[in-house]
This record gives sequence, C-alpha cells and structure tokens, in this order.
Amino acid sequence: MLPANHQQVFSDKKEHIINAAVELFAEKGFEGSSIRDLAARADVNVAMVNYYFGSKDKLFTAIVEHRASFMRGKLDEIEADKTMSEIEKIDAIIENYVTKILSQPAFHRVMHQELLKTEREAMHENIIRIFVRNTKTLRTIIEQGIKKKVFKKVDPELTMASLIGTINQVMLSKALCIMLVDKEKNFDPYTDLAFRTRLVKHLKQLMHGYLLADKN
Amino acid sequence: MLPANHQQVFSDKKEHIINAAVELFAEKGFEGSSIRDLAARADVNVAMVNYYFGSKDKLFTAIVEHRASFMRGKLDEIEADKTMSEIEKIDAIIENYVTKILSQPAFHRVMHQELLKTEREAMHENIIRIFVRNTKTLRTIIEQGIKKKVFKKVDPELTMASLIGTINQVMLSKALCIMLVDKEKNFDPYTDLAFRTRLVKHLKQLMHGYLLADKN
DNA sequence: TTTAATTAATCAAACGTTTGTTTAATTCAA
DNA sequence: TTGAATTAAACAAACGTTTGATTAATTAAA
Repeated sequence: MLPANHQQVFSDKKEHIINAAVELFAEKGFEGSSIRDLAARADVNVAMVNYYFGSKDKLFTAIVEHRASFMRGKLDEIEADKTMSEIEKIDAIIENYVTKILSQPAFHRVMHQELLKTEREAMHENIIRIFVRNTKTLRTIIEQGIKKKVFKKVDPELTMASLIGTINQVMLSKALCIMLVDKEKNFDPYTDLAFRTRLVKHLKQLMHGYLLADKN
Repeated sequence: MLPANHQQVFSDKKEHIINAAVELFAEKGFEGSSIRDLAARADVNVAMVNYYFGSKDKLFTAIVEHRASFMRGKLDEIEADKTMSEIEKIDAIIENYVTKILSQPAFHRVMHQELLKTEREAMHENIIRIFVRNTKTLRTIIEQGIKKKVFKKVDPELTMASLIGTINQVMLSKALCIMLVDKEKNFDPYTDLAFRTRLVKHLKQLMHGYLLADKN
C-alpha cells in the first residue's frame, strides 16, 4: 500500500545483514569470516550480500558508515555548553564515551582489528578520519583548560590517549577483563551497570588528579 | 664441524621465518596473510613453513612462545628490589614497558589483533595468560602501595588498564599517532627517542597525580 | 478490470582463484 | 651414503563472486 514501505523492507534487510556481520567479524575477524558464514548466520542466501552491498569490502565500508556516526551529536553539545566548566565537560565526555562504547562492544572490536593492520589503507584512513573527528572535541576542551590555567600544563595528545586507551584496554577482551577484575565466568562487563559506574569513576578520578592544578 | 652448529642453522632459519611472519601479520593480519605471501617475503619455499612449524596455526603459537618472554626478567627484579619505594617501582615499570613495547611494534600489533577476536579460543587464552603474568608485578606493587598508605585507595585493576591502555593506544596505529601529534609524514614514533621520552614523562606524571596521596 | 510488461528479491549452482597442506623427487651436507 | 633440507607440482577444500532461473510484487496498457 504505502510507497515508502518498499524502501523500509529493503533497509531492514541491509541492516539485518550488517548486524550479523558486525557480530561475526568481532568473533573471527574480517578476513577470518567467510560470506557463507555470514549468510548462514544472517539466514540469507550467499548471493544477497553481494546483491545488497556489491562486495565483501564494500560491506565493511557500509558497516563503518552505518555505525560510525554513533559518537557525534552529544559531543558538540558538550563543547558548546557555556554553563559547564572545563573539568565538568571532561566528566561529561567520559560518561558519554563509556556509555557509547560499552553499548557497541562488537563494532568497537571490529574497528580496532582493522586499525591494527597497517595495510588495507583505504579502510584504515576511513576509520582514522572518524576517530580523529570524534576526539577533536576532547582535545579542544583540554587545550582550553590549559589556556585558562584551570588545567595543569599537561600533554594534550597523550592525555587523550590515556582516557580513550583505558576504555579500549577494558574492551580489548572480555576474557581478559574478567580475569583482571576476578569475577565469575558468566559476568559480562559490558552490560554490568556496576562495572560501567566503576570505569567512569576511575576515569574521572584519574583525569581530576592529572588535570587539576594544585591549590597553592 | 661443531655439533651445535646444526641446531644453530636450524634455529636461524626458523627465526628468519618468524621475523618475516610477524611483519607480514602486522600488516595484513593472520588470516589476511597467506603462506605463499610469507614464503615470498621470507624468500623460502612454500613448503618450508609447514616443514619447520607443522601448520600455519602452529607457526602462530611458535611466534607467541618465541617473542612473549620479552617482558619478564627485569620486572621480577624491580618487584624484589628493597631499596626502591613503590612509586619508584612504578616509574621503573613504566620505563621498562614503554621501551620493550616500542621495540617490537609489529609483534605487539599481531598479539592485539588476536586478542580482539573472541573466537580462536586456544590462541586467545594463550595470549591472555602471558598478559596476565606480565601485569601481575604491576598489580602487586599498586596493592602494596595502597596497603602502606603511600598510594591513594585507587582501583588497582583499572589503574593497570590506564597505564597499559595508554601505551596500547599509542601503538594502535602509526598513522593515528602521527595525526595526533601533528608530525610530518615520515616521522616514526616508535623509533623516535623524543617521543619515547615524552610518553614516559606523561605516564609518570599521570600515575604520580593519581596514585600519590595529597600531603595534608 | 483484466492482462501484459517490468521490476526487485531470492535462490541453487557453478565460476575461476586462492587457500593450507602434502607428496615425491632432488639437492645438499656430513 | 645416509638423513636432513629444499624444491616444484599437485591436492582437495574453501574462497568471493557471478550466473540464469524463479518468484512475487508493482506498474502500464488494453
């Protein structure tokens, strides 16, 4: 009936394949996953992946474009907010980062797998561009804080590396995470709310201790 | 002539293949690299890889076992040293970590690529076991510092994650690293001594600010 | 309204390559 | 001369991709 309905069905199918692909690639890696694997998991015919996306490589590009926008929006809002102090903005960004990344562990893992490969330049630069764009806000705020002398004269780039690197380290491996925090086997750090709180608290304390100038 | 010489030659060839493999896997990933690629790069016959290592998977295991011991030794020494304070030990570990990891960027990348895959359990747990063993020293020292009340009551596990995560973040991508620090294209952060110094300085400051209790 | 034409979606089957691995013959060193 | 090292060739299996047929839904013409 509805003319829009057709497009709707089409998009649903593409999204269904993308979702299955993200999960599969996170488990086995992009090269380690075959289109037949993916087709079986998504319960579609093998030909459908190339029908919808053109090729396996283009499927990956589609995944990046479909999911990568998940960071923006809130970040610009935080940066522009005149009522917040610099350290309050850092706190807000920490909460935003942790929430967003913990909500898409599989996608996050897939992106980092590709980042770690020095070849595959096209995909590589694509991912890096998104990453740099997403972290620009953080950089600006740190530099502003230093300028206003409410932050110590820290290393802005490496401060970003510490903040994001901590989250990435936690996301590295669920198994590693479980071993580090000594939890029972079926504990899932990514959905566990207490763990999210713990990570946010740690990052805030770390950044406060590092960024805020001693009162003297 | 020498009876040991035969073993020497044998090992040299194996090591030559391992070195080529680490470089190749870092560029294209383990699954993304074919044995023919590897044979061509190492300038050996395709059959030699399986002749020496048995299979592609066993080659990976051999790489892990051959290179993974690179961390130990100095760490135990630092931990046992009675003349150093806890924060001095942290500083020593930072210098040790940064030096060791920056000296093997390709190997480091290969390990992390595998860590990010949730399947491939055998390799996965192998790498995790090594990782946990290597970080146990750091954990012990942090906990000792807290016990002696020279450190604040920090989160030991996530403090480790911040320290190692920062280094990993820098190691993630050379291209990303260059973009972050705004250097010219042919700048190599891994061999550049000034960058190493900068990273060490940042980590020490970060840990000092976070770990050391305020004097009151 | 009925019928024909057109379209998108889906499928099983097959395409040519590349994959990891093995074989059997050959070279080499001791 | 013996055993290890090395080779080119061959292997089946798996790979990404393409094909041509079939279905179902939509549009156009009668």
